[in-house]
Amino acid sequence: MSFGKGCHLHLIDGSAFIFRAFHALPPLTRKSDGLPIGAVAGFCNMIFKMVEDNKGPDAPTHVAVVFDKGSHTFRNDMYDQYKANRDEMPEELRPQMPLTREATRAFNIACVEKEGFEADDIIATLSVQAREAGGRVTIISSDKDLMQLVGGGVEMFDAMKNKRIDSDGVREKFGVGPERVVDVQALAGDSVDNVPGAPGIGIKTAALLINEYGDLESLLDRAEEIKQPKRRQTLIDHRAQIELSKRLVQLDDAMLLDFTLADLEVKEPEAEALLTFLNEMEFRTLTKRVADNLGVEAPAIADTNPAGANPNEAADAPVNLPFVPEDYECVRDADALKTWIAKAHACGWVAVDTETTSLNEMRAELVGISLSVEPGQACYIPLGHKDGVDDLFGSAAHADGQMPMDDALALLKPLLEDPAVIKIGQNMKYDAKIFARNGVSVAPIDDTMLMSYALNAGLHGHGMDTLSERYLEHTPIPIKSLLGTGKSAITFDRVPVDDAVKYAAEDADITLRLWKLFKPQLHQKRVTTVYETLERPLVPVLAKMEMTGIKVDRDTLSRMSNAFAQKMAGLEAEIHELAGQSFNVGSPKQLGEILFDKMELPGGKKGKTGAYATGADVLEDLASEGHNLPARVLDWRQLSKLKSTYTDALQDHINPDTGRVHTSYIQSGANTGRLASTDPNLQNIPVRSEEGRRIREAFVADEGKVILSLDYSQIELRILAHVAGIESLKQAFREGQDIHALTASEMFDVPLDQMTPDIRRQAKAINFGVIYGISGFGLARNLRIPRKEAQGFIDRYFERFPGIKEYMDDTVAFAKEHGYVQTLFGRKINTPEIGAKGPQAGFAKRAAINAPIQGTAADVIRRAMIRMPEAIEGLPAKMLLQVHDELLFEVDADGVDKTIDAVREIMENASMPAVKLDVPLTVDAGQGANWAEAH
DNA sequence: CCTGTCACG
DNA sequence: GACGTACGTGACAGGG
Repeated sequence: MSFGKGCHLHLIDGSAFIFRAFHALPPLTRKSDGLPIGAVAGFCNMIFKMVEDNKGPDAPTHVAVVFDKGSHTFRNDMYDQYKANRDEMPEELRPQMPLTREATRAFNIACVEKEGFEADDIIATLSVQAREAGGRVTIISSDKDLMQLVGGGVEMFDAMKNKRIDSDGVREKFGVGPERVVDVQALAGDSVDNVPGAPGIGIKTAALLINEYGDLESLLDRAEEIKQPKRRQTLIDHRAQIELSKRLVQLDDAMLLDFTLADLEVKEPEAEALLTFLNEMEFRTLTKRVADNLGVEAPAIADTNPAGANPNEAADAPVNLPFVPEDYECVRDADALKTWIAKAHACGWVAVDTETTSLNEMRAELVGISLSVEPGQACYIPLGHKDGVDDLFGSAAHADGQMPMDDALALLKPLLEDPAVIKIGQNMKYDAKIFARNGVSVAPIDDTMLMSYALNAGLHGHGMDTLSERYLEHTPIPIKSLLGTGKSAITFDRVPVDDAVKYAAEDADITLRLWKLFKPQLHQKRVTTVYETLERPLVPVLAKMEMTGIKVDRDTLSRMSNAFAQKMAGLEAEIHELAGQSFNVGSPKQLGEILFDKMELPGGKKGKTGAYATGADVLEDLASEGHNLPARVLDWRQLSKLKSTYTDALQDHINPDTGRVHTSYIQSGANTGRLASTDPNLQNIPVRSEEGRRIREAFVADEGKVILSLDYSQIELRILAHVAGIESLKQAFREGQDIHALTASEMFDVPLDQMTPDIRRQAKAINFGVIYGISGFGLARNLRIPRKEAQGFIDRYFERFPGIKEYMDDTVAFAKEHGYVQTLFGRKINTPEIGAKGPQAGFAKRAAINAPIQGTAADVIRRAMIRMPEAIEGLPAKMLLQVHDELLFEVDADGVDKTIDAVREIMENASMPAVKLDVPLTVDAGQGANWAEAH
């Protein structure tokens, strides 16, 4: 049937359907193979509903589902920033895209897309064709970009709100008729699509202007006439940008299409084709409903994996199944291994755990691998176990009954790298690094430790033992029972294979059970996005940084150690002299007795253990009263710290194979979302004292390279200004002012040009105090001023910045109501102590105030790090370290400038597009032969 | 193994 | 009115 008068065309915005279905539904997977299928399921349900709902007298005669195709369109040629702030398509959604096309065809509905065009353009073209042919059109979408098409028989239908949108509806939304919608959009811009528009002008103002001047062109030509000076200047200054915006929002309604409206005629679905498709997708309910509707028998769902369990069906998650170590299998040959690999392929997931000779990931040797695909069933593949007693050289014979490691890895590699099979681990970064060192790059992954962290940060730890006891009510076999402790501890390769099977397979079993438990909880607790955008993608980034390591010059450290030792010996002699006796300067107990019992100095206070307090603050007070001994002890302590923790200890961390130091980041260590660094901790290398800072000279660039450091300037204060909505602070950051000086000026009524360093210093302390949940006591101690005075400062601060007080009170109230606080990116930090009575209450409050600020800053740099590999791809640069607000790189000397540009771009825009901050984030860069020069 | 101390953001 | 307080970490040494 050709299309003409009396015909009614339905155009369905397919891409919008898909995204809505994807985000509205939990991450369903196909039971037989684990293929993610949630968006397809939602899409099919929506299509089916559309078909059912439109069978009345107003039924469409023609229908098409229209999709976007390709990420690059003609609009990107006009403006390279178009839609540039869109996030990557989620990993789980990608494989579902072609299936939605198949689904459309299965419903016997025309499926329309064209490379280089957006669905909106096709919808525009078809709408115009239909209107010219004298027919009616209903566009099923709520996308405001399509509102320009309404009128002359074209209407929209918002399937979410079940609401038709006609010209009046458009006028309601845009304040102008459909024919002027593009003019309003051109002025207002669109942050979702990154259309710039005119800065400072939103829909309201835009409509006002267009209504006054008739259309955009007249408005721009007569811009001089606008009364408001700011508005006038904006329009004059940004004319080109506004005109570009109009071209971006204007839909192409004259595309060349290789089909006609007649081809879109409504057809009855063919029962067999449709049911076959739905059956293949394993949509039980929908298959049945469609079959009923078509009046045919529903085909039986082919269950290719009757034993497999869908993690999304709670009843199928047998977390309470008993643990039976005897059921675990020891895999000793290729055939047995192939059976397990086939099982993993069949269900689409596999829990993996590695056993090694050491906890040092860069030195650990692989000893065995365990796998599990189903609760209660797991295997262990021994590969590097030794047998018998050591010979003279401390080595023993390779144990029998193990398949060659290379053979096992060759068989496992395709599975571990298969994009269709999710590899599940508890702290997968560890296993991924072990595999990487054996030539296998494990992907895609899930990590139960990180799931627990996203779900329950602040409630408990996230180690396997904790999680198993808490959620599975099962205490895993302690590793100590196999390895022993202390000097007599053995390495895992010396554990008898039979014992290893029970221990190692159990770990994989536990991991799988936890995964089945946590996966649906991520959605229920609304932390899927946190897990998928801030946790999971960071794993390979950290793994790579850790494996790269940073070059540390042993001679520099060694020379410093010697110098420190000499100075310490001198100080020690002096201290003993002053004390009139010899004692252990490093013992707080002995020192306390010398100071307060023997010398009878004032201020001796005993703590809960009965020992005198001898902290730096105590010693400083004594020193300021002219006592020499405590002053010398302070000097000695500083050197002792530098020597033992840094110049001595760091040397032991230099990897003999790489000559570099490889820290390990703990992703779930800090409740706020910050990383922690261990073995060694490279996030607390000295910088505040001149003597300490020199330790950074030992962190060097390789020959021909440069160390590059980029750090966020005042990121936490900027975030505070944003979340508390303090206009004066936001303005100051926008204008690049000295924020501490400004605070001081506001508080103490001192003009900026008369600011003294001391007043500024006090304001700075207050600014930091605010971030920490300020208290009079804390500020007093920090500034060494009377407590009353400190409280006076705070009162005045809150007077001048009432928004800050409001933010703090609101945050505490939120924590009390919900039991958690949140970062701007949705990370939840639980605050179980917030309702406590007594001294903990104060702690909990301040922690609750601090967590969203510290946590948001942590999220920002995480986002930057996740985007970094792509941003510096092709540049001769490697990311080495993260220190909370700083990233360290090692770059070829001739690539420095380009790297700074690329990294700064990513860091400064890291919050986008998820969060648009009201303040700019700025990044300072430094470079040099070593970390001291670069910082 | 716990406590005190001190290094960082 | 007294009490005890800045937020988040990790490493080391001493001492039981």
